[in-house]
Parts: sequence; C-alpha cells; structure tokens
Amino acid sequence: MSLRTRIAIVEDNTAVREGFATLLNSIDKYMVVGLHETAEEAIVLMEQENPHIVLMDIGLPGMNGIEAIREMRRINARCQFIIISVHEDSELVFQALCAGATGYITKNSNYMEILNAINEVLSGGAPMSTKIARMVISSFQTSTYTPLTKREMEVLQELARGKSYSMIAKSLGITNETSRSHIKSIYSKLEVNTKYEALEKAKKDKLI
Amino acid sequence: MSLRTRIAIVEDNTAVREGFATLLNSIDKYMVVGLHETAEEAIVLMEQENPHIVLMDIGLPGMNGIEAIREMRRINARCQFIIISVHEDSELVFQALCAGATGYITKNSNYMEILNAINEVLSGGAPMSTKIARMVISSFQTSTYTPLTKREMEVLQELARGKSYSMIAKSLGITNETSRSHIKSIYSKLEVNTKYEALEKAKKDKLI
DNA sequence: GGAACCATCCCCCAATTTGGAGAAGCAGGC
DNA sequence: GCCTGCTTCTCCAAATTGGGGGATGGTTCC
Repeated sequence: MSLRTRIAIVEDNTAVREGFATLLNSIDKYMVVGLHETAEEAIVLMEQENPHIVLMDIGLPGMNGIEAIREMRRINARCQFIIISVHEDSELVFQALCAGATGYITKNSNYMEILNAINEVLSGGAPMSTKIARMVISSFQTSTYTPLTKREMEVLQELARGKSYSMIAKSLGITNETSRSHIKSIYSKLEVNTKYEALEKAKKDKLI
Repeated sequence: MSLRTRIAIVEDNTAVREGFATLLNSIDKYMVVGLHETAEEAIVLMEQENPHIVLMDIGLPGMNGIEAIREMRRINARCQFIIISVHEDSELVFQALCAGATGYITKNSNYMEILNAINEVLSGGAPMSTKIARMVISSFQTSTYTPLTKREMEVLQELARGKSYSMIAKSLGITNETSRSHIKSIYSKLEVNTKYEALEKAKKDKLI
C-alpha cells in the first residue's frame, strides 16, 4: 500500500526504538521504513527511505537530534519531525522546534499519546505540552517595560529591520538629523556606542 | 481572601460574560473583579481592579482585544491574558499571542476546559490547540531552500544582526574584502542593491 | 583536461552612513 | 516660573557602503 504513512525512527535506546516500531507496524496505515541508532546513519539513508515522518531522539551519541533535523530537512523539506525527549519540558525541546521539529512526545508516552502525536502532525497540528507552548510564545513576546520613548521605540524598530538613518527619517516623516538624534538618544539610554550593540542590547532586553 | 486569583472578563456578549462570571465566582479560589463590555472600559479600570488574569474577547466593538492586550500589558506587566475566541483556529488568535496573550479558550468551551485553561496559565503553561501551536512555530522556522552558499548564509545571518562588513569579517575570521565580496554576491543572487533590501527579501523568503 | 562554482583576497572610487558634540523649541510637572 | 524630558535640527571627521574591476587556489562534475 503506497498510501501508508512512512515513518523512520532515530533512537539509540534499543527497547524504545523497537517498542515504537512494533507499535507502529501493528497499525495498517503506518509503515516503519527505517530504524536507526545514530543520526549519521539516518541522514545517509534519508533519501532512500523517504519518510513522511521521523521520530527523532534528541540525546543521541555523535550528532544530536537538533543538528540532525537541520540536515535532514535540507534533504527532504516535506518530511516532518517529532521529537522523542526524556524530559517533559526542556530547553532542548524548544531548540528542536526552532530547528524545524513540529512536535514532541516523551519516551514513556503510552500508545495513545504516540499515535495522537503522529495523527496531529499529519493533520497540520503541532503537539506539545502547554509549558513548551509557553516557552515558544515567550520567545517572541516583547517586554512591556522600556527606557525609551515612543518615538525612540519606533526608530529602534526600523533600525532592527536594517534601515539607515535616512530611510528611517523618510518612513517617520522627519529629517535625517532628527532620526540620528533619536538614535544617539537610544545609544545613550541603552549605554552602547554602535548600532550593533544597540540591537544586541535591545534583543537581550526584549525591547524588539 | 487575598489569596484568591483575581479575574477580569472583557466580553460584549452578555450571556457569555455572565456565564463565565457565574462559573468562576462559584469556585472558592477565584474572584471576578471586573466585568466589561468594552476594552476601553477595562483599560481605565485595570489599575483599580488589579486582575491576575484577564479573559479577553477578540471581536469587541470599538478597540479590539489584541490592541487592548497591548495597552493593558503596559499598565500591568504581570497580568496574564487568555483569549476568548469564537473560531477555534484563526489568524487573530495568533496575532493575540504575539501581542502578549498566553493562551485561549473558545466561547462554547465547557466548564472543565475553561478552568483547565486558567489553571494552566497560572502554573506557567500556555493552553492552545495543536493547530495554533503549529502556526506559532511555523512563524519562526526558516526555509530549507536557499540560493545562497553556506558561507553566504553565514554572512547574511550576521548582517541580519546588524553587523558591519568589518565586524562580519572579524567574526568569520576573514578579511574585510572577503566579507564584502560575499555581500556583493548575496545582493546579486537576491537581486537587490542595498543591505535593507537584502534583509527584507531574506525575511520574505524565510532565509532568516 | 576543462568548465563552473566556491571561498578567499586585492585594487580603485564616490556617496552615504555613522558617532560625537551641541543647541533650540515646546510640552508637562512641581 | 523653572526644570526636565521629548522632539526637532546643525556641523564635523571617520568609517561604511555599493559598484567597478581582477586574481588565487580549491572543489566537483562531466
């Protein structure tokens, strides 16, 4: 049946790997097309196995799962990755999502949880705990506190997009000199001396 | 009991508003401190009511819920916002999360779902459907395809952080001329002529 | 072996940007 | 009224930028 969902598993723990494989193979619509102990092995066979979904352990010997996802996404952009993590809510899971994973399950997930995660990914969802979801949205929510004025914040935002002072002046409807003046005021308040430093500080303080 | 969680509700539909209030007031650890039909009203009373959590409708008459969250976060940065949305998975919910909401429920959620959402927010989670979660992570995942070489991508990433060509040269361990050479090549491939245009194009194409 | 990239470096030039220092007009707060 | 802070503007010297070239090794592919 070519309609089966092709699944590859990358997991160094044999019990977990075989357990997942047995479960998935017992279900008609799934087909395990690859079982790998290392990321390196999975990468070379990626093209040949052509999985729709890869269950990827993060803590692998050699190349870790995060770097592996980056590599494998380059080989097949349509493939989707589900993290297999030991810890429920780790920073690593968050990093894996940034690298291109679309969800995750834990090693001791029960059958239903595993199958649910796969089904949700297939139907366009991204299964994750609410704690992970919070980490994700926190990462792009900005702070409410700022030492800068409203105008300076506007200038800073334009600066962050890579605009020069004259482009900022044009978009804000002020003269070049004024936009430069705001920039200098920003530097002073953020205690920096260059554009790069200002942007680094602003990102660190979640102003942008 | 000052230990009760103070909750404000902003919702123009009377039935929904009163229904939520009745439910929450029936529970000992919650206390409804504000019931508002409009965002404007909620904003002026924000400081006085001092809620821990605000249940915020998105589709309000006058100021919408998204703008309201932005305003109210400025008044009380510690307050947390839960969206009340009609549609399960809309673009608006995503925008609200960007504006600072930490989760959402639907108008026809049952009691358990509402209480679960509040509890999860209080315990550091961000309740949302897996579809919304997918929208969120998709927004910061980058494309796997790029017309640029590996080195050019590195240069582009540094450029995006606001570095000058000499700073890029230093961090990549090459001469200024080489980094400028890469930049020129990037411009040529992206068909642009300035740093700003290159960054716009790169963002649009999800290269960065 | 040759073609086609890639990454690295070098030169020249003019226009623009940048950072630093200083200052004027205008509002709001006490 | 005075002071502070915000927005606005001016001059200068140094650095960056974008646009022309061109050169060297190193691949990878045919």
